[in-house]
Amino acid sequence: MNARPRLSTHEKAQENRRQILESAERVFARKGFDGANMREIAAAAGVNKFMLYYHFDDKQTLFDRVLEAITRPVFRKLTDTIDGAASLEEAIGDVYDLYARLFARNGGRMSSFMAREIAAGAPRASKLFKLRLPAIFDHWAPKIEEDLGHGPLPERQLAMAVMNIMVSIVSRFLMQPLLTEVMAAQQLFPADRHVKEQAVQFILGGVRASVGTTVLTQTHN
Amino acid sequence: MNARPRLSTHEKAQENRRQILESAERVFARKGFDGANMREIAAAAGVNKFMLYYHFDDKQTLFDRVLEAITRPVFRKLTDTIDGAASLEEAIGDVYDLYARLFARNGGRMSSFMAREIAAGAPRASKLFKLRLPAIFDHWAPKIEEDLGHGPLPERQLAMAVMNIMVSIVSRFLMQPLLTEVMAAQQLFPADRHVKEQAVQFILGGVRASVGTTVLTQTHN
DNA sequence: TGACTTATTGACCAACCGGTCAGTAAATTA
DNA sequence: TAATTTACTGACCGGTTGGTCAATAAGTCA
Repeated sequence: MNARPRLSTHEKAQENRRQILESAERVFARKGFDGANMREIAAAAGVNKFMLYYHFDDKQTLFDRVLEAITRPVFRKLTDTIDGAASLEEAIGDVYDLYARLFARNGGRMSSFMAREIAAGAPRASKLFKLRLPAIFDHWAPKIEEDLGHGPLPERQLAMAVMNIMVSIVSRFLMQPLLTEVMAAQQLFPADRHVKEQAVQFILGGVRASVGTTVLTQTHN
Repeated sequence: MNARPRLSTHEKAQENRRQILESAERVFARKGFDGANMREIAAAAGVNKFMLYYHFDDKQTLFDRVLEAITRPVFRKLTDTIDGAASLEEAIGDVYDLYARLFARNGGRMSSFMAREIAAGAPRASKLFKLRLPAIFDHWAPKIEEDLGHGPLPERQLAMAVMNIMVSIVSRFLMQPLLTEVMAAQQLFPADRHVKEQAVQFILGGVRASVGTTVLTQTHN
């Protein structure tokens, strides 16, 4: 009666907190920051509206915590995924799968969530990204240099290659709402194995072509 | 005095209508659909708020008309741009420039506008895109087949290639808010000539690699 | 000139929004 | 048991929102 009692209520409170974050993620994903409504989030979480303000300062803070909870595990897994791959091709494929799982959350509405972040000028996400970017570069660099076999590459070349890889992967899922609507006739879904394989080959071929040529043709400047 | 008089007032009304559309574009680009506010749009256009409802049914309709006014000229120019290019490489570069100009509108805030559209599940944009997509395919197809020199390609192969090209170009500008924030240290701006050239080579190399390999390895299925 | 249509205004409304507050029940502590 | 802290509730508030309306000024037409 002295280890438990303090936790029982505190645990229930933490459970409520988690449930608020969960329902907030759903509502923000569906309606965006401005479109989302604190009453709806509270109702979906099954708690009183004031509980949102009890656990989080305000709407903005709640949004920030949701974004953090979503992106943190992805960042953590990203570098491990790159390192664990045997080649650049495998790394691209594995990171593709990582983002496929991320964007499958909330019935595929994660795209909306991320797109809205970007639409807002990414004031919140950019802080998180900037923090992790150097690490991401360092983990891609050896895979790229190994694949091209040209030895060490200039930093700017590597930066462009990494940007190309990451943007190519993320943008496919980001634009999925538009693509599935528009390309429904062609049945090109990122989850399709052939679509994935083709995307990986596209990115790999793009890196090889762009880094190769720019290294050669851009000796001046 | 019999051709003019009826128009003078009508012309002024149309001028007001145009001004409303213009200021609506700015406000929607900056704040999104939910974040935008009819009073602010009216004030920026220098007219009474009711004028927005006089010329357009409601907020949603006004938004639709703005989106239409932005995207229509781009679609019109897109096919001409592709046709006018001497090669696939040139076509990619020219379309890149076309979208660079589009996204430069409103002080670079068009990215936000488009990102928000996608975030909303692209219910409005997808109608416009679907309508024009067949034409876009038809214009890219000969450029791609000519570049690869393998003769006619299966429709699915072409569809994937076109999707890769368009997504690669658009996503660069779409994600610009995030990229400029995150990659500020690397100074990679789409307007930069070298960044453009590298992007073109990336896309061109990607198309060549992905269409080539999938044609060869995917004889079964 | 006088009836009629078009373009425009300022005032107004009900609904909704984010956020706050006094009060309370239960658990913890002394 | 009495005091205190924690978790929580329902009612409430000022401000803002999209949207409407009666009134009107100006131009058009008979």
